[in-house]
Amino acid sequence: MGTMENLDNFFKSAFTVDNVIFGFDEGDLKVLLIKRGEEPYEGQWGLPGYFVNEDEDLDHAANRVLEQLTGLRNVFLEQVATFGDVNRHPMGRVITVAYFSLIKINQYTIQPSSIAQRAAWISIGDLDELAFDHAEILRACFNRLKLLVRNRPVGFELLPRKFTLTELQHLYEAILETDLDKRNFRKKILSMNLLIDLDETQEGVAHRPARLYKFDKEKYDELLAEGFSFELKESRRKMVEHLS
Amino acid sequence: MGTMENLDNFFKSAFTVDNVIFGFDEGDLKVLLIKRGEEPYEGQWGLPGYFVNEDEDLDHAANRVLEQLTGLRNVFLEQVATFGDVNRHPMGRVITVAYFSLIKINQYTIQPSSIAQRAAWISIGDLDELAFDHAEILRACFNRLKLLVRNRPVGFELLPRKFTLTELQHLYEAILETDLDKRNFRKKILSMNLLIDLDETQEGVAHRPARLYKFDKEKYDELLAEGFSFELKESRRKMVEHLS
DNA sequence: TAAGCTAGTGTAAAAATGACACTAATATAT
DNA sequence: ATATATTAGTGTCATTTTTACACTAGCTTA
Repeated sequence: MGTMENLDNFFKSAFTVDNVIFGFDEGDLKVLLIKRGEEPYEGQWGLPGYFVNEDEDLDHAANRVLEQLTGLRNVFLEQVATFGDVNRHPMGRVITVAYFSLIKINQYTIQPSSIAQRAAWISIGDLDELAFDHAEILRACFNRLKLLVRNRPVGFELLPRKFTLTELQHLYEAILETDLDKRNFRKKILSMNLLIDLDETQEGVAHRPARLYKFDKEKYDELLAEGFSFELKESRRKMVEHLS
Repeated sequence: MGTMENLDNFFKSAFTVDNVIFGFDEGDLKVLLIKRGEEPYEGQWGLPGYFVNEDEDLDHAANRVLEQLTGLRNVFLEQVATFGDVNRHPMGRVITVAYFSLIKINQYTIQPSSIAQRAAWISIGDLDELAFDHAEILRACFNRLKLLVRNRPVGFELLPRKFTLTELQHLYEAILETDLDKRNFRKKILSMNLLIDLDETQEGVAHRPARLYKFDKEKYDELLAEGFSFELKESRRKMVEHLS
């Protein structure tokens, strides 16, 4: 790897972080995208991202992108993969480290920065072409989220603090792209004892109001400490129960 | 992300790939490490890695490291994570993309390159301190391997083409760091119908010779195409069956 | 007070997992 | 040739987990 003297002799590349910011709203999994205001790919949708500074750790840069865009700090953020194909950027070699974050969409407030002005939440299902290799990056992050959601209770990061079991189920269905059986889902999720029943119900809905729950983080941390693994693996619901 | 003109204005960093090369031998999971011949960390063990060239994709660089060290091409290689803390390298900013590869250790032949001369297979269990943040990188790769081995039949990449069920079990035990029950393991692995019984047996062993199997790649590809998921999740064997 | 809508609940069959002990086949030593 | 040492190979039953499936409860609005 060379001696102390000659780091300068090696090729150096610009590098960025790109952040796939997931949110959940109206039963849909969404991503926060930016309509590009300049070349290359002007006018196309792309992932929010920035160049990384000289004195900045990668995670820090990813958090910076997130905060400038959403005003949010201390949210779930995970590195997924690095994309560095020689020709991925038309301006020259730019290597990018892809992150994804999960935010409670109701906490999102539009920021006054110029980039935030051009941001929009797009449903995962409505995605079209994206700038650069961002479609590939987004797919990688979505796949990672799918994997993660089965092994860690990260779903709660996407819901408001209080939520109903139906909302939780819809979230899992959106991420896993499948239908789940209501009774089996509830049985399973409740048997983990990670939800606290708040003894409150929804208000202002035109039907029987649902009970509200919150995630029991303390309990989860305890269980983690003693080597517990959150596992969710219900498979696709096979048939319609009742046709009337 | 800037306009066409100003890519030069952004900070640039050196990039390396580091490769955690796993092999399996004598019932032990091993990693190919290099005793460093120069500063920094001279004399310490570290991961094999190289700087990425200007006209080189990241995967290509990782494959190059592997080939120069082992003479092997077209082996299993997967990107795991990127490490870019500001101070991870004493010579300056060096961001490294970590890969791991799985090789059949019996195909490994020592190469005449200077780096290969200082290489050695070290058992996962015997690992001491490593140069840079390589211990952290190795741990990340090992964890990824653990995860992967439960969801994809990658174990076969580490075994010779023909293997016994006991060898396969020992491999899984080494990766998962647990003991498995012989009968249950065999039942499960055979029920997947991904092994071809070669109708041959071991030779030259001082005990009843075991049957040899090979992995049925064609069958696996078929199953994958129709949405099959390799799943292995036997948990730790609880008790000793018989003490005599 | 009826209609519309979502919440909430239990059971039984099937499948997967986990625990567990002895016989079979070979090489080597006596 | 016989005994010894060593690993291969095999089946069953109890328990747990998963799956399929349909109706009543409680609220709002017309």
